[in-house]
Amino acid sequence: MPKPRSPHRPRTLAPIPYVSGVEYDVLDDLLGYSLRRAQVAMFMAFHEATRGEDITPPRFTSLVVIGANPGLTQSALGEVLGIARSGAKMLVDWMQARLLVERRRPDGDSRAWGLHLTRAGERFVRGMKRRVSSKDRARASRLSAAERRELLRLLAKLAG
Amino acid sequence: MPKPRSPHRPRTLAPIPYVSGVEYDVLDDLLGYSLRRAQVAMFMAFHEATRGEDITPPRFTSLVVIGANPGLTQSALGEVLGIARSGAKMLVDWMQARLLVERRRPDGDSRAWGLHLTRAGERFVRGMKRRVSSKDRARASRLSAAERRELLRLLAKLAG
DNA sequence: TATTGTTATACTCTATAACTATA
DNA sequence: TATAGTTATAGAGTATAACAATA
Repeated sequence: MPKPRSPHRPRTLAPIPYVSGVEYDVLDDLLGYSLRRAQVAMFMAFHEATRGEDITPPRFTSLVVIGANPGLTQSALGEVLGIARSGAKMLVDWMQARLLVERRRPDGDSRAWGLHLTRAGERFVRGMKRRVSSKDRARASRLSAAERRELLRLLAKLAG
Repeated sequence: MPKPRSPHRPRTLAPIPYVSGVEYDVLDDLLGYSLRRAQVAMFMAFHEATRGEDITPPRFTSLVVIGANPGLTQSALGEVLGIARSGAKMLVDWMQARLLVERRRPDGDSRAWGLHLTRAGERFVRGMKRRVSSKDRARASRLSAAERRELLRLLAKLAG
Protein backbone atom coordinates (compact mmCIF):
# COMPACT_ATOMS: atom_id res chain seq x y z
CA MET A 1 0.00 0.00 0.00
CA PRO A 2 2.61 2.63 0.89
CA LYS A 3 3.90 4.48 -2.11
CA PRO A 4 7.62 4.47 -2.75
CA ARG A 5 8.93 7.63 -1.34
CA SER A 6 12.02 9.00 0.15
CA PRO A 7 15.55 7.64 0.16
CA HIS A 8 17.38 5.93 2.92
CA ARG A 9 20.02 7.53 4.95
CA PRO A 10 22.98 5.83 3.31
CA ARG A 11 24.06 4.15 6.53
CA THR A 12 22.40 4.77 9.81
CA LEU A 13 23.53 2.16 12.23
CA ALA A 14 22.57 3.12 15.72
CA PRO A 15 24.62 1.73 18.58
CA ILE A 16 23.53 -1.68 19.79
CA PRO A 17 22.09 -0.76 23.18
CA TYR A 18 22.29 -2.75 26.33
CA VAL A 19 18.56 -2.79 27.07
CA SER A 20 18.07 -2.58 30.77
CA GLY A 21 16.15 -5.42 32.34
CA VAL A 22 17.05 -7.76 29.50
CA GLU A 23 19.10 -10.84 30.26
CA TYR A 24 21.82 -11.47 27.66
CA ASP A 25 22.74 -14.97 28.80
CA VAL A 26 25.66 -16.50 26.93
CA LEU A 27 26.05 -13.49 24.63
CA ASP A 28 28.02 -11.63 27.26
CA ASP A 29 30.68 -14.30 27.15
CA LEU A 30 31.00 -14.58 23.37
CA LEU A 31 33.86 -12.78 21.69
CA GLY A 32 31.82 -12.70 18.51
CA TYR A 33 29.01 -10.74 20.11
CA SER A 34 31.33 -8.34 21.91
CA LEU A 35 33.25 -7.75 18.72
CA ARG A 36 30.06 -6.96 16.89
CA ARG A 37 29.05 -4.37 19.49
CA ALA A 38 32.48 -2.76 19.47
CA GLN A 39 32.58 -2.75 15.72
CA VAL A 40 29.24 -0.96 15.48
CA ALA A 41 30.52 1.63 17.96
CA MET A 42 33.64 2.18 15.89
CA PHE A 43 31.62 2.33 12.71
CA MET A 44 29.67 5.19 14.20
CA ALA A 45 32.92 6.98 14.94
CA PHE A 46 33.90 6.46 11.32
CA HIS A 47 30.58 7.80 10.20
CA GLU A 48 31.01 10.95 12.25
CA ALA A 49 34.55 11.42 11.02
CA THR A 50 33.43 11.28 7.41
CA ARG A 51 30.20 13.23 7.77
CA GLY A 52 29.34 15.16 4.63
CA GLU A 53 31.50 12.92 2.44
CA ASP A 54 29.83 10.08 0.65
CA ILE A 55 32.39 7.61 1.91
CA THR A 56 32.13 4.15 3.43
CA PRO A 57 34.68 1.88 5.07
CA PRO A 58 35.42 -0.08 1.87
CA ARG A 59 35.82 3.17 -0.08
CA PHE A 60 38.11 4.59 2.55
CA THR A 61 40.17 1.40 2.69
CA SER A 62 40.42 1.35 -1.09
CA LEU A 63 41.69 4.90 -1.27
CA VAL A 64 44.25 4.34 1.47
CA VAL A 65 45.53 1.13 -0.09
CA ILE A 66 45.74 2.60 -3.58
CA GLY A 67 47.57 5.60 -2.16
CA ALA A 68 50.09 3.35 -0.44
CA ASN A 69 50.39 0.97 -3.39
CA PRO A 70 50.24 2.93 -6.63
CA GLY A 71 49.56 0.75 -9.63
CA LEU A 72 47.60 -1.84 -7.65
CA THR A 73 45.22 -3.77 -9.90
CA GLN A 74 41.50 -4.14 -9.36
CA SER A 75 41.87 -7.82 -8.63
CA ALA A 76 44.48 -7.13 -6.00
CA LEU A 77 42.24 -4.47 -4.50
CA GLY A 78 39.42 -7.00 -4.29
CA GLU A 79 41.73 -9.46 -2.60
CA VAL A 80 42.80 -6.90 -0.01
CA LEU A 81 39.18 -6.05 0.74
CA GLY A 82 38.05 -9.65 0.65
CA ILE A 83 35.44 -9.03 -2.05
CA ALA A 84 34.85 -10.30 -5.58
CA ARG A 85 36.31 -8.62 -8.67
CA SER A 86 32.91 -7.33 -9.68
CA GLY A 87 32.62 -5.46 -6.42
CA ALA A 88 36.11 -4.03 -6.77
CA LYS A 89 35.14 -2.71 -10.19
CA MET A 90 32.16 -0.87 -8.77
CA LEU A 91 34.29 0.69 -6.07
CA VAL A 92 36.81 1.86 -8.65
CA ASP A 93 34.02 3.21 -10.85
CA TRP A 94 32.85 5.29 -7.92
CA MET A 95 36.32 6.62 -7.13
CA GLN A 96 37.00 7.40 -10.75
CA ALA A 97 33.67 9.19 -11.19
CA ARG A 98 34.66 11.39 -8.23
CA LEU A 99 38.02 12.02 -9.93
CA LEU A 100 39.88 10.56 -6.96
CA VAL A 101 41.45 7.66 -8.86
CA GLU A 102 42.73 7.03 -12.38
CA ARG A 103 42.97 3.75 -14.26
CA ARG A 104 46.18 3.39 -16.25
CA ARG A 105 47.31 0.45 -18.36
CA PRO A 106 50.41 -0.95 -16.71
CA ASP A 107 53.38 -1.79 -18.92
CA GLY A 108 53.38 -5.39 -19.95
CA ASP A 109 49.75 -6.36 -19.33
CA SER A 110 47.00 -4.74 -21.29
CA ARG A 111 44.26 -6.69 -19.55
CA ALA A 112 44.82 -5.07 -16.18
CA TRP A 113 44.26 -1.62 -14.79
CA GLY A 114 46.83 0.02 -12.59
CA LEU A 115 45.12 2.24 -10.04
CA HIS A 116 46.55 5.59 -9.06
CA LEU A 117 45.32 8.45 -6.92
CA THR A 118 44.82 11.74 -8.70
CA ARG A 119 46.10 14.93 -7.11
CA ALA A 120 42.62 15.53 -5.78
CA GLY A 121 42.55 11.96 -4.56
CA GLU A 122 45.79 12.38 -2.65
CA ARG A 123 44.49 15.52 -1.01
CA PHE A 124 41.21 13.88 -0.18
CA VAL A 125 42.80 10.77 1.31
CA ARG A 126 45.18 12.88 3.39
CA GLY A 127 42.25 14.70 4.95
CA MET A 128 40.16 11.59 5.48
CA LYS A 129 43.05 9.72 7.09
CA ARG A 130 43.46 12.59 9.50
CA ARG A 131 39.78 12.76 10.35
CA VAL A 132 39.27 9.02 10.64
CA SER A 133 42.39 8.45 12.74
CA SER A 134 41.47 11.30 14.98
CA LYS A 135 37.95 9.98 15.63
CA ASP A 136 39.23 6.47 16.05
CA ARG A 137 41.55 7.69 18.78
CA ALA A 138 38.88 9.87 20.32
CA ARG A 139 36.63 6.88 20.68
CA ALA A 140 39.53 4.92 22.12
CA SER A 141 40.06 7.58 24.75
CA ARG A 142 37.88 5.40 26.93
CA LEU A 143 40.99 3.25 27.06
CA SER A 144 44.45 4.17 28.26
CA ALA A 145 47.20 4.28 25.67
CA ALA A 146 48.49 0.95 26.94
CA GLU A 147 45.03 -0.58 26.77
CA ARG A 148 44.57 0.64 23.22
CA ARG A 149 47.85 -0.95 22.16
CA GLU A 150 46.94 -4.14 23.97
CA LEU A 151 43.56 -4.23 22.25
CA LEU A 152 45.19 -3.85 18.83
CA ARG A 153 47.60 -6.63 19.70
CA LEU A 154 44.88 -9.01 20.88
CA LEU A 155 42.69 -8.30 17.86
CA ALA A 156 45.56 -9.01 15.49
CA LYS A 157 46.32 -12.22 17.33
CA LEU A 158 42.69 -13.29 17.11
CA ALA A 159 42.26 -12.43 13.44
CA GLY A 160 45.69 -13.47 12.25
CA MET B 1 23.75 -11.39 -20.88
CA PRO B 2 24.35 -14.06 -18.22
CA LYS B 3 21.30 -16.12 -17.50
CA PRO B 4 20.03 -16.14 -13.95
CA ARG B 5 21.24 -19.32 -12.46
CA SER B 6 22.25 -20.73 -9.20
CA PRO B 7 21.71 -19.42 -5.70
CA HIS B 8 24.21 -17.81 -3.41
CA ARG B 9 25.80 -19.56 -0.59
CA PRO B 10 23.82 -17.82 2.14
CA ARG B 11 26.93 -16.28 3.66
CA THR B 12 30.38 -17.04 2.46
CA LEU B 13 32.62 -14.44 3.96
CA ALA B 14 36.21 -15.43 3.46
CA PRO B 15 38.75 -14.15 5.94
CA ILE B 16 40.17 -10.76 5.10
CA PRO B 17 43.72 -11.73 4.13
CA TYR B 18 46.86 -9.80 4.77
CA VAL B 19 48.09 -9.69 1.20
CA SER B 20 51.84 -9.97 1.20
CA GLY B 21 53.69 -7.12 -0.45
CA VAL B 22 50.79 -4.75 0.12
CA GLU B 23 51.32 -1.71 2.32
CA TYR B 24 48.40 -1.12 4.69
CA ASP B 25 49.46 2.34 5.84
CA VAL B 26 47.25 3.84 8.52
CA LEU B 27 44.86 0.89 8.53
CA ASP B 28 47.17 -1.09 10.80
CA ASP B 29 46.74 1.53 13.49
CA LEU B 30 42.96 1.89 13.29
CA LEU B 31 40.87 0.06 15.86
CA GLY B 32 37.98 0.12 13.41
CA TYR B 33 39.92 -1.83 10.79
CA SER B 34 41.34 -4.33 13.28
CA LEU B 35 37.91 -4.88 14.72
CA ARG B 36 36.52 -5.57 11.29
CA ARG B 37 39.17 -8.20 10.60
CA ALA B 38 38.65 -9.87 13.95
CA GLN B 39 34.91 -9.79 13.52
CA VAL B 40 35.10 -11.51 10.15
CA ALA B 41 37.31 -14.19 11.68
CA MET B 42 34.82 -14.75 14.49
CA PHE B 43 31.94 -14.77 12.05
CA MET B 44 33.62 -17.63 10.24
CA ALA B 45 33.88 -19.51 13.52
CA PHE B 46 30.16 -18.92 14.03
CA HIS B 47 29.47 -20.16 10.55
CA GLU B 48 31.39 -23.37 11.18
CA ALA B 49 29.67 -23.88 14.51
CA THR B 50 26.25 -23.63 12.92
CA ARG B 51 27.01 -25.53 9.71
CA GLY B 52 23.97 -27.35 8.45
CA GLU B 53 21.55 -25.14 10.33
CA ASP B 54 20.05 -22.20 8.49
CA ILE B 55 21.02 -19.84 11.23
CA THR B 56 22.63 -16.40 11.25
CA PRO B 57 23.97 -14.21 14.04
CA PRO B 58 20.73 -12.19 14.40
CA ARG B 59 18.68 -15.40 14.47
CA PHE B 60 20.95 -16.92 17.08
CA THR B 61 20.89 -13.77 19.18
CA SER B 62 17.10 -13.64 18.93
CA LEU B 63 16.68 -17.20 20.11
CA VAL B 64 19.08 -16.76 23.01
CA VAL B 65 17.42 -13.52 24.13
CA ILE B 66 13.91 -14.92 23.85
CA GLY B 67 15.02 -17.98 25.80
CA ALA B 68 16.43 -15.82 28.55
CA ASN B 69 13.51 -13.36 28.52
CA PRO B 70 10.28 -15.25 27.90
CA GLY B 71 7.44 -12.97 26.89
CA LEU B 72 9.73 -10.40 25.26
CA THR B 73 7.86 -8.39 22.63
CA GLN B 74 8.88 -7.96 19.01
CA SER B 75 9.64 -4.29 19.55
CA ALA B 76 11.89 -5.11 22.47
CA LEU B 77 13.62 -7.76 20.40
CA GLY B 78 14.25 -5.20 17.68
CA GLU B 79 15.66 -2.83 20.25
CA VAL B 80 18.03 -5.46 21.59
CA LEU B 81 19.25 -6.25 18.09
CA GLY B 82 19.38 -2.63 17.03
CA ILE B 83 17.05 -3.16 14.07
CA ALA B 84 13.65 -1.80 13.01
CA ARG B 85 10.37 -3.41 14.05
CA SER B 86 9.76 -4.63 10.51
CA GLY B 87 12.99 -6.57 10.63
CA ALA B 88 12.16 -8.05 14.01
CA LYS B 89 8.88 -9.27 12.58
CA MET B 90 10.63 -11.10 9.78
CA LEU B 91 12.99 -12.75 12.23
CA VAL B 92 10.08 -13.91 14.36
CA ASP B 93 8.23 -15.15 11.27
CA TRP B 94 11.27 -17.28 10.46
CA MET B 95 11.55 -18.68 13.99
CA GLN B 96 7.85 -19.38 14.15
CA ALA B 97 7.84 -21.12 10.77
CA ARG B 98 10.58 -23.41 12.10
CA LEU B 99 8.43 -24.05 15.18
CA LEU B 100 11.15 -22.68 17.45
CA VAL B 101 9.13 -19.76 18.81
CA GLU B 102 5.50 -19.07 19.64
CA ARG B 103 3.66 -15.76 19.69
CA ARG B 104 1.29 -15.39 22.61
CA ARG B 105 -0.86 -12.40 23.51
CA PRO B 106 0.40 -11.10 26.82
CA ASP B 107 -2.13 -10.22 29.52
CA GLY B 108 -3.05 -6.59 29.45
CA ASP B 109 -1.93 -5.57 25.95
CA SER B 110 -3.58 -7.08 22.94
CA ARG B 111 -1.47 -5.16 20.48
CA ALA B 112 1.75 -6.90 21.39
CA TRP B 113 3.11 -10.39 20.97
CA GLY B 114 4.90 -12.12 23.79
CA LEU B 115 7.59 -14.37 22.39
CA HIS B 116 8.30 -17.79 23.88
CA LEU B 117 10.53 -20.68 22.88
CA THR B 118 8.75 -23.91 22.08
CA ARG B 119 10.08 -27.17 23.51
CA ALA B 120 11.85 -27.74 20.21
CA GLY B 121 13.15 -24.18 20.38
CA GLU B 122 14.60 -24.73 23.83
CA ARG B 123 16.33 -27.89 22.71
CA PHE B 124 17.63 -26.20 19.58
CA VAL B 125 18.97 -23.16 21.42
CA ARG B 126 20.66 -25.34 24.01
CA GLY B 127 22.56 -27.17 21.27
CA MET B 128 23.43 -24.02 19.35
CA LYS B 129 24.69 -22.26 22.46
CA ARG B 130 26.96 -25.19 23.13
CA ARG B 131 28.30 -25.32 19.60
CA VAL B 132 28.72 -21.57 19.19
CA SER B 133 30.38 -21.11 22.58
CA SER B 134 32.67 -23.99 21.90
CA LYS B 135 33.81 -22.64 18.54
CA ASP B 136 34.13 -19.15 19.95
CA ARG B 137 36.49 -20.49 22.58
CA ALA B 138 38.35 -22.66 20.11
CA ARG B 139 39.08 -19.63 17.99
CA ALA B 140 40.15 -17.76 21.08
CA SER B 141 42.62 -20.50 21.92
CA ARG B 142 45.13 -18.34 20.13
CA LEU B 143 44.85 -16.25 23.27
CA SER B 144 45.56 -17.26 26.83
CA ALA B 145 42.61 -17.38 29.19
CA ALA B 146 43.77 -14.13 30.73
CA GLU B 147 44.09 -12.50 27.32
CA ARG B 148 40.62 -13.62 26.35
CA ARG B 149 39.15 -12.08 29.49
CA GLU B 150 41.14 -8.91 28.92
CA LEU B 151 39.91 -8.71 25.35
CA LEU B 152 36.29 -9.04 26.47
CA ARG B 153 36.88 -6.33 29.06
CA LEU B 154 38.47 -3.94 26.57
CA LEU B 155 35.77 -4.51 23.98
CA ALA B 156 33.05 -3.80 26.51
CA LYS B 157 34.84 -0.65 27.59
CA LEU B 158 35.12 0.49 24.00
CA ALA B 159 31.54 -0.26 23.03
CA GLY B 160 29.89 0.72 26.29
C1' DT C 1 -2.09 10.82 20.52
C1' DA C 2 1.25 7.13 21.04
C1' DT C 3 2.52 2.39 20.49
C1' DT C 4 2.60 -2.55 18.44
C1' DG C 5 2.69 -4.96 14.78
C1' DT C 6 2.11 -5.32 9.73
C1' DT C 7 2.72 -4.41 4.83
C1' DA C 8 4.81 -2.81 0.64
C1' DT C 9 8.63 -1.03 -1.17
C1' DA C 10 13.46 0.62 -1.85
C1' DC C 11 18.27 0.55 -1.43
C1' DT C 12 23.09 -1.16 -0.49
C1' DC C 13 26.29 -4.54 -0.69
C1' DT C 14 28.14 -8.32 -2.56
C1' DA C 15 27.89 -12.91 -4.80
C1' DT C 16 27.64 -15.77 -9.10
C1' DA C 17 28.36 -16.89 -13.66
C1' DA C 18 29.03 -15.98 -18.17
C1' DC C 19 31.35 -13.10 -21.42
C1' DT C 20 35.53 -10.54 -23.94
C1' DA C 21 40.17 -9.53 -24.50
C1' DT C 22 44.61 -10.61 -23.52
C1' DA C 23 48.40 -13.62 -21.74
C1' DT D 1 44.11 -22.65 -20.70
C1' DA D 2 44.34 -19.03 -17.35
C1' DT D 3 43.72 -14.32 -15.87
C1' DA D 4 41.81 -9.23 -15.69
C1' DG D 5 38.12 -6.95 -16.18
C1' DT D 6 33.11 -6.42 -17.33
C1' DT D 7 28.19 -7.27 -17.37
C1' DA D 8 23.72 -8.84 -15.83
C1' DT D 9 21.34 -10.70 -12.36
C1' DA D 10 20.16 -12.63 -7.71
C1' DG D 11 19.57 -12.44 -2.92
C1' DA D 12 20.21 -11.11 2.02
C1' DG D 13 19.54 -7.68 5.17
C1' DT D 14 17.50 -3.76 6.70
C1' DA D 15 15.44 0.84 6.19
C1' DT D 16 11.26 3.87 5.38
C1' DA D 17 6.64 5.13 5.48
C1' DA D 18 2.11 4.37 5.81
C1' DC D 19 -1.67 1.61 7.82
C1' DA D 20 -4.92 -0.84 11.40
C1' DA D 21 -5.80 -2.08 15.96
C1' DT D 22 -5.30 -1.02 20.52
C1' DA D 23 -3.76 1.74 24.49
